[in-house]
Amino acid sequence: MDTPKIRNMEEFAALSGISRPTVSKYFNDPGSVRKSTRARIEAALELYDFRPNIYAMNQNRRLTKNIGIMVPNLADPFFAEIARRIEGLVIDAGYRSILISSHDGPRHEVDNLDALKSLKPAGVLMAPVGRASDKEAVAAFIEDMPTVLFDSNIEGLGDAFVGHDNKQATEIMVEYLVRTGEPPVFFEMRNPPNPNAFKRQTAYVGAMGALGMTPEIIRIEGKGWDFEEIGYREGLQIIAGRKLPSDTVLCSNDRIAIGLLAAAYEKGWRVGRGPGFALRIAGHDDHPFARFTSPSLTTTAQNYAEIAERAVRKLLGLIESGERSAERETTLFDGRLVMRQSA
Amino acid sequence: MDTPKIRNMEEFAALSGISRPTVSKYFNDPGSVRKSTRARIEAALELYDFRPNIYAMNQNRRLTKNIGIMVPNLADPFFAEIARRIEGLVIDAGYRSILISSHDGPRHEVDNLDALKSLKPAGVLMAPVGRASDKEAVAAFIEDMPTVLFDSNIEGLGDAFVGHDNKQATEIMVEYLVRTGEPPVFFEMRNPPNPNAFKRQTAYVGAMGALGMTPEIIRIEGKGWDFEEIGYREGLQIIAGRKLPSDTVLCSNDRIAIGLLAAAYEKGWRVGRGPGFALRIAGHDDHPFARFTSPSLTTTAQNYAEIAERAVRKLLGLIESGERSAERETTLFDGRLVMRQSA
DNA sequence: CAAATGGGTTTCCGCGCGTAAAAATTTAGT
DNA sequence: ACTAAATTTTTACGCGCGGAAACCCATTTG
Repeated sequence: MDTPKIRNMEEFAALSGISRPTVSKYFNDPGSVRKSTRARIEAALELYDFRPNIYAMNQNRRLTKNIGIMVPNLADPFFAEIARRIEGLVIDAGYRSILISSHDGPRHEVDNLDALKSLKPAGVLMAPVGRASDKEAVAAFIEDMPTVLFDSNIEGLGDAFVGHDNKQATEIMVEYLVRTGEPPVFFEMRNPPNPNAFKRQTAYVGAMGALGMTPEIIRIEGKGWDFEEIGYREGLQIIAGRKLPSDTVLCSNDRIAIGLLAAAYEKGWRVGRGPGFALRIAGHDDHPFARFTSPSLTTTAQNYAEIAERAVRKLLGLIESGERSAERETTLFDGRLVMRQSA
Repeated sequence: MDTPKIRNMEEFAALSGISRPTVSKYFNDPGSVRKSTRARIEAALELYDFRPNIYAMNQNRRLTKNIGIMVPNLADPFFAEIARRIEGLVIDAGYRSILISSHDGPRHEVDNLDALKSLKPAGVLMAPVGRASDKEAVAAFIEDMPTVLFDSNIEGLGDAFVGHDNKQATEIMVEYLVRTGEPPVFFEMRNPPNPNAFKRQTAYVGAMGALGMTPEIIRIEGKGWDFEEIGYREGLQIIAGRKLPSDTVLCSNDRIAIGLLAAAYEKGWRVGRGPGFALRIAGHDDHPFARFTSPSLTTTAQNYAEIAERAVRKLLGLIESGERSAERETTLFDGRLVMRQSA
């Protein structure tokens, strides 16, 4: 095509024979211009294929069509997956998404918030890094910005929280494990970076109590977010030391479970339920790869779809109504028991 | 803090007692202003914590400090990992990064390119979606933008390509497998979306020939990017049908291998080398989770670190010299044999 | 002590677009 | 066909900043 390169809306407007402000209106809402002019603009669009510079647009808009999505770490497939879903919903709703990862660090989290601010997003969907989050900084940012938290709750922050019912999800798993074999021990980091881990642990203790069993927690060492590595390393030790008070291990999350699975395999412990198996291992989350471990991982699934949809809907509701909700709303979705081969 | 909220550089400059242009200079390069004024600005910075609006900055800069990073799919841990490394290097070099995922679709790829254009990045690091890429659109975009491709090469596109030596890497694996057991069959999708798969296949055929063996390729069905699922599903069939001409399977990549591993486990085939094992499975890439499969996956590792570093260095070189290299440079890094338990 | 700096300040323009207000035009309604 | 309503055009300004030009000033230099 030897069509001239369009540099800005001015040029495009000239070429399409429509005034720039009208073209601007068109791009903000094609329905807001008369059908005939819309047709003319769209005809010109075919010829010259121009798109307004989004960052110049956002500079003046009262309300941009940008939505920030922030997750602790995109290298964690769990977050990659939920971010992918959220991004899809956001785009379908006619917004653009900006996806950023905090690389598991509160410093990045604050930096990201700053970068987001320049983008003037209409709202933000954020999964906080967790306990390490700089709550003050996050709060200051969120103050004048519709924000929905997901995955990891920071009490009082944001207009709403949408997440997974760690308590219920843990309970159904404990109930299942108790019903079908030895009562589980809970396998968890001593200092988990994510607050969900605490909820799961508490739920485990409660559920065991309710069933008349004594809870037992194996607290493993390890810092940071390399959960597979930590689960593996500590798993090797536990297995070698035969420190397991039960043949059933409930891991705080699937990534730790994947590490433990690897350790068990390496030590020749057969993992699975029924006779002939030395160990049952269960996880939590239904990590995208939990289906493909050997054996496949029994776990309680988070309701990715609902969480993503509710979070997005809530945020869009806030944005489009223009109101910040008076009360902070918390929504939890039930987990679902996914019985596979490992427990 | 009851410090007044700063709305723009003008206000900040006034409060710090320095003229706005000088403040602007400071933010572009703190070293470009006198030490005493730098100190004054930084003192004010402590008090009022102002940061220039990046998107307003980029609007006028000849050369922004933005670098776009584009990968086919962030939900693939391989890309998440390499993107993470690249992002780190870019930030360390004093640039900002914008990370976007093409969600495995050429349409998104083009959209992303458009979004990037508005950001006026100083350069782009891009792993194309692969065979499906809209080469024309990509080429048109890249024309006036320093661009380094990685992972997946599109001949003639961009100023440079930095990648993995699929040929060498496949050869060392074939050599290893032939030396230590039955010659491998190659396990690959019939229509792989990624061009690297072809290179690996060709290299496999060549390597087998060089060793005096007959290559055998199992072409599996399956579309899209759910490699684990495809490897698993087709693996089940192959195993059930006992269609394997060898006890050694070289998979085109680790994700397919992970699927096959799961299938083999489910069918009760012990995977590993030596007596008592029914199957050897090897992968390619050294996917972040290859260490934690059961058994752990023998594979040839891509040199993530070098690839990331060279790609970033090359791009920064282009940017900072201001020249587009006359010749397109292609750099391949050797793969490394990672012997684990699966083969 | 005059000339040559390096760095600062003022002033002004531009980036690509949103948006508001008034004027001009088109369309709908009867 | 005539008026009211709906759109579009004109005009003009602003967003938050980069960058260039002219000018000013306190230090170095010889």
